[in-house]
Amino acid sequence: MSVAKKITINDVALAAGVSVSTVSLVLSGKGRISHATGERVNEAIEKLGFVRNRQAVSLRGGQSGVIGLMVRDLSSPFYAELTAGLSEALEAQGRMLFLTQCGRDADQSERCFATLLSQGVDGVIIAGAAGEGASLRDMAAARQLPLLFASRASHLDEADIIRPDNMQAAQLVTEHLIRRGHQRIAWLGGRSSSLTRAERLGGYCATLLQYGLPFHSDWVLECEPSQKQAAEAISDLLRRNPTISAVLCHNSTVAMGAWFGLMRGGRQGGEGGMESYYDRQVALAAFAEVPEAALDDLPVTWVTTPAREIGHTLAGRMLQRINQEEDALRHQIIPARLVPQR
Amino acid sequence: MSVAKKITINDVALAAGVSVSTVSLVLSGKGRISHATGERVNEAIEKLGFVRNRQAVSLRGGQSGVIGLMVRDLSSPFYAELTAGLSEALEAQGRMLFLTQCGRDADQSERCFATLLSQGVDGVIIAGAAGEGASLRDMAAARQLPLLFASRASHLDEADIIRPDNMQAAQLVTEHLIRRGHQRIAWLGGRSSSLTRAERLGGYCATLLQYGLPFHSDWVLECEPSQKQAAEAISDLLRRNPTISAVLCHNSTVAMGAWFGLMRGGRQGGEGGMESYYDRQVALAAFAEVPEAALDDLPVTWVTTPAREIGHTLAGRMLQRINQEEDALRHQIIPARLVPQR
DNA sequence: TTGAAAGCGGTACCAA
DNA sequence: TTGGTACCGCTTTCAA
Repeated sequence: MSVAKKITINDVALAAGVSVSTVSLVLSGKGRISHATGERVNEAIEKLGFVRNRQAVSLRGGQSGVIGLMVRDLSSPFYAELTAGLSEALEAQGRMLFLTQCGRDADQSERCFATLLSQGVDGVIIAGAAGEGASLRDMAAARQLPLLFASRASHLDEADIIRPDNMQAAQLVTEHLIRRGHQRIAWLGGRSSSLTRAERLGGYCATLLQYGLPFHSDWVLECEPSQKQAAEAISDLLRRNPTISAVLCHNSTVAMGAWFGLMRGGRQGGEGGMESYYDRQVALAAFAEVPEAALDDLPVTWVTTPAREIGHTLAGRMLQRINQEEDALRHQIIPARLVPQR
Repeated sequence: MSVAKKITINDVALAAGVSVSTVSLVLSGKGRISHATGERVNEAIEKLGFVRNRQAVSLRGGQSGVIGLMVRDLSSPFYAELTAGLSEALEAQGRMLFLTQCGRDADQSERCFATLLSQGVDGVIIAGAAGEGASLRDMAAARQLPLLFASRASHLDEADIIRPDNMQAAQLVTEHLIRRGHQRIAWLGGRSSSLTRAERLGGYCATLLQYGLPFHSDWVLECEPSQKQAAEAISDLLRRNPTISAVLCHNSTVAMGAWFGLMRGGRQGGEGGMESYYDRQVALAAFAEVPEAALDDLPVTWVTTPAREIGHTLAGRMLQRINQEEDALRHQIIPARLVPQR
């Protein structure tokens, strides 16, 4: 053996003493082939270590078994988790994932999309690249290519989109705090340009009003995802507004920073352990990007956006679209789950 | 327009009034074609929105421009970051990534590998699936397919592998602690079955000995990645061994838990802020999966394994292998970086 | 400088 | 129940 000879159906046909058509039929399990022949073909396949060439299949007009994913940034925990879930579910369908990172640049996105097309994907999923959705949606429609959007916030009508229910998440956690007796609830974290944050703020605000509680816009603070900045921000906030009894944090980093801030800013001396400051005065709740079993020592109530579940849902929806089971576009919204502080 | 007509070189040839061969030559920039013809062809390509079918190219014997990645679990920050870096660098090469998650199961791995083969990848990268390396290595060799391993720990000779220098990382951070005057340094975290941990422990231990410091095996504690468990573990440890002045943590979760443990177990009352317990008594250092700018409020010295850089290196090495620039197998070890406590 | 045609590895129609 | 064969879109000699 010198040059790696790739095994084709011709080799299999030869070894099994049948024609290529027969091998093809056995492979796809279509035409009725006699048991004996089937056996022989499968033996030959086994013996030769044949693997079917999907490119040839796809070229001939079949499915490639590949879904293209355009994700803004894989190193973000939310999108990593979503991608993991998607890949998991697709593999269960016998499909695979083609991965591209497309930043936030429109040109870049179009190039990614073209590359995916050239690879013959059966469908495309866009995770997070909100901006240029419309143009990509039209390109996909022109080619009759199933296109799904997965996003952290809603945008772009006329598209098949699956996303977390940010408003419900915020309502859920705000209501939880209220039920625990908190009347003065502040917000910490996120940038004002974030759509996700805007939707969450909507749910938070609406819930306050619903319970007849005050909404103070100066209780809503922006904050970078930095523990240090969060710690400073919460200290400032509580110094200026000592009556605030709960703080809702935009993400886990901010929540941790807030916790540090509470502890340091808390009492020096006084009775009880360090947690008492929290117990008696300020409760923390926070949105979590992923279910963080590891963060089990923080006195925080979490509300998590099920990124992995969104991935699974995307895979299922893509299957429908590919099989043309349901062509109508629709919005699918995945609810959040509450993990009360233990 | 009804059914999406895909544009092929035939259409382009027709529109430009030339033959398909000419179009092909223009596309690949090979044979000498007249400027005028080139212009017309490019115009036609532009006008029709032609995108070249890579499957056909690959079928004909060319490269597919796709690299297969088998990763154990994408939702682990280390592998997510590695994948992000890899994808980034590959895209700069005009290549793409085929993603599979292959758990730790050998069967599953072989199936993933076969799927990648059937898609006509130009090369395969295995990230973390240590176990079945040998059999996959042989299958790749038989097909003359470039195969790279990326791993958190060393294993499997006779393979092209790129990995972090766990021993050096541990030496680096241990030496740092010693230089800061610590003589009694404990270890917290990780499972004893972890190869990464074993290599790090080697570096830690070697450095202690090198400086003539004592190594106590009962100062090395296992711990799950849970803040709560880490907090309890460090409290126990320090209660039994009050002379320990620094603790090296296996990951950031353990580091955070340890910090909570220190604060709670610290003094109740006494002079100074809460940090004084740390300042005067116990220093923390920890391995970080990714550069965590967000964890900037912990008094911890970090040593980070550059996962993204490993991704970049993989892309570069794969390019070499594909171009046959260097066929010799080799180990490439990426050093860690120290981020001293601010 | 350009065109005609064979073939990559399958699939599927039409005969046998 | 099987076999022969024309494609799928592109590359690549070989001729013109």
